[in-house]
Amino acid sequence: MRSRREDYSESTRSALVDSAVKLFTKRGYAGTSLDEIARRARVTKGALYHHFSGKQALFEAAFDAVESRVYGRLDKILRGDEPPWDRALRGLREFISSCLDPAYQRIAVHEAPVVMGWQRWREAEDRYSFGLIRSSLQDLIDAGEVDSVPVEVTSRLLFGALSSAATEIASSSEPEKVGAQIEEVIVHLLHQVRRR
Amino acid sequence: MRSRREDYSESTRSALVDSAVKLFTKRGYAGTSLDEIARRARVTKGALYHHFSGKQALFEAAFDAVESRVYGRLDKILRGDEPPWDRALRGLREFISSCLDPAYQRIAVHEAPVVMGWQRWREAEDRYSFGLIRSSLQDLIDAGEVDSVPVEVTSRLLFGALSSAATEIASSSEPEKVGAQIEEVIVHLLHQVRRR
DNA sequence: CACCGGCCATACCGGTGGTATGTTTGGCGT
DNA sequence: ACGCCAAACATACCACCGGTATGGCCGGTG
Repeated sequence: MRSRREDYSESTRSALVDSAVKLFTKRGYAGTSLDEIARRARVTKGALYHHFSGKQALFEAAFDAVESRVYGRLDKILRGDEPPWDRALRGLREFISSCLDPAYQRIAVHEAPVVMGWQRWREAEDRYSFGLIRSSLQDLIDAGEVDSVPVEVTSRLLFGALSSAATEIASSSEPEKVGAQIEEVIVHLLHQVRRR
Repeated sequence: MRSRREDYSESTRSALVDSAVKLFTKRGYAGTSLDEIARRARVTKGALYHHFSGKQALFEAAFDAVESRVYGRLDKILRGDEPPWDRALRGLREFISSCLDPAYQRIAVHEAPVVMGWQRWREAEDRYSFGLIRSSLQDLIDAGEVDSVPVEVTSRLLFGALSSAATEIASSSEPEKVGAQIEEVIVHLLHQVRRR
């Protein structure tokens, strides 16, 4: 049976992560102080440093939280029973849509490489969105839907393009229009490389 | 006639920018202190704050310095008298090669959007590398070399893809190989969209 | 019921960005 | 040649923040 203590501990921990996600999203990593994160979680820095080894560790926890949400949605789509090509297209739309989330955009796309260091960020992304993009591309190749291309670098190109495109959408004055344009360009490109 | 005083002032200013570029490249924005930047330029923080309004302003000066170098090389190629298609290809190679510069990569590609804010970074990039990519694409369309696509978003996709690809190259254990692969994928894609 | 250890609060330190103020120095009018 | 003024720095200091050390509280356990 789960102890009362564990409930409390877990509760304050998740409160800290929630608070961190919100503040990091609004003011960025450098712009938010640990005191304020702790204050909004109604604890003090002491509690924070009991659960996390420091500011970076707390950021990574926030990163994981944000990435997990996106991963869950993407994984559900990509594991469906539709044909690979349709799954990929739906996954593409879902990823673009996920990138519109301010938290995902600022924390996972923009600040994570700087805060965590590019190496560590890359390793983490392998387990999340990027890993899904790569395996999807691999599936398409295995299914004979697209030409055989270097999977690793092509995935990087796709990931970079989509991330920056998503930022473009989110900060546009007419997100729907720009989003549709981007989807059009990508789909157009995909059809070009699709085997006929 | 240029006064002696102006020489001194400009000299210390450029010394500060040089020092900033090197340190920001090596340890990142948050990891370098103004005292150390000033120390390496053999001045004190007083001089620094006389020439720049603060840390951000100094970073933007470093950003401009790094971007200008790349812009100069790219502009030279893209204004050549070869056919538009060849110029674009050479420009592509030069851009990838420029991205291998650690200073350009860390300062202009990775940290600038975070430090300057995405909005301001985007406006700045319009005057540098991204502006060139967009106008090159426009030229290709005007020359009838490629299909008419939404220039703005397609340029963003290209820019994002190339930037992240360049990072991939630079941190690879065999940069030449990965670089060749990326060039291959891009050129392959470009040929797909090229009008026949 | 006592006591142990995880959970958290409080107090404090070092370093950093920023500011306020003092000091030097080169140009320039007279 | 002299003196003054403003630009170009240097110095001293403050506020804030990340991190650490220490102490207290309280639920679990024997």
